[in-house]
Amino acid sequence: MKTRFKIETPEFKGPFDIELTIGSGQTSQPAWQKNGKYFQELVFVDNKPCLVKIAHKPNSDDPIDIIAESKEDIEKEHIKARIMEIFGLNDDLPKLYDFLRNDPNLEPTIDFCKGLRLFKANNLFESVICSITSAHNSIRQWNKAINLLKEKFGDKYKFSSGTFYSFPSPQVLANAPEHEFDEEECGPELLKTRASWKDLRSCRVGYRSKYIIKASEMVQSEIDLQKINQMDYETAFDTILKIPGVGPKVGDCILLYGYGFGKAFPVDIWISRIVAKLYFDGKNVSNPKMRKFGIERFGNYAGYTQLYLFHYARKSGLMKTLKK
DNA sequence: CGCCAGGACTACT
DNA sequence: AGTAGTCATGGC
Repeated sequence: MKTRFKIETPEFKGPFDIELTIGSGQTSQPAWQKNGKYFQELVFVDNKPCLVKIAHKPNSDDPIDIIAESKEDIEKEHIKARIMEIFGLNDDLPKLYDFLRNDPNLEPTIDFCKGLRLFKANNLFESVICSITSAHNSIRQWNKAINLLKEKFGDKYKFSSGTFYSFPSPQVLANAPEHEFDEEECGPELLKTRASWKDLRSCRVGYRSKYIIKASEMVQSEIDLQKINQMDYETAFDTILKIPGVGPKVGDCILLYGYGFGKAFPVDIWISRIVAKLYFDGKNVSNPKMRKFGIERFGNYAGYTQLYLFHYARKSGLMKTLKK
């Protein structure tokens, strides 16, 4: 079936900039593929594969334009609900902006990030592996690596506008070879020509391949990702940190983008720099203290505050001066 | 060549 | 509880 429908502006509150949201480097899932004015990706609705195309004139009153394509019939309302969830369209941005305006340090981020929303994960496991792979990696390289993982280990789905791959299951990644062939065995030339070998290292995840395998094993046994949904934030944090490759920053990313814990405040190098400048007079503050500060000061808006500060710090040019 | 990328882990005090 | 060294890989 192929359906086309719209999400009208009264159905979501405040501005929406889809290109900014998709391209802001949120580690829930790679950026959606751009095709003309549409962004497109394979999404699972009611466990059925569905190609979603979405377009919207940034920060306008125009409705959001959506085309959905699937073999099996899927209820339109279910597709809409998934899209609303993935792009944070249930979040009340005017209310967030009222909150940000209350703090002179945060007020400048509003105009700069207008329409930026949380970009939520397609599934919990994907958010775990995506966030693990993002650690000590560039956003570009991280995007490439995840797309390689999907191509080599995911399931293939063909649609009229292209071929897409699902994110691989924990079973598949747990059994993926780490490095079937290395340079010592077959030499650099053969390694190049055989770039499609199905091992994790060929996905360019580097030393994180060990974490990916162990994490995939763990979510099949001792850790039930679904169960974390019902935990309070701090218990969820302690639980997710048991997964190898998941430290405080990655854990908070999973809790924010995967589970939607609004309190999560991922502290990375950029947040550390800008929060130190804005709230600690430029002094060095440890990451745990920084995290505690964010949670206590920003409460349920901590996640969005972090998102806005992160984007502001990176793109405004403000940080060049103090990037010692 | 060296340095950095939305850090985590290990091995130390 | 806090602190250096190390970890693949690619871009600049």
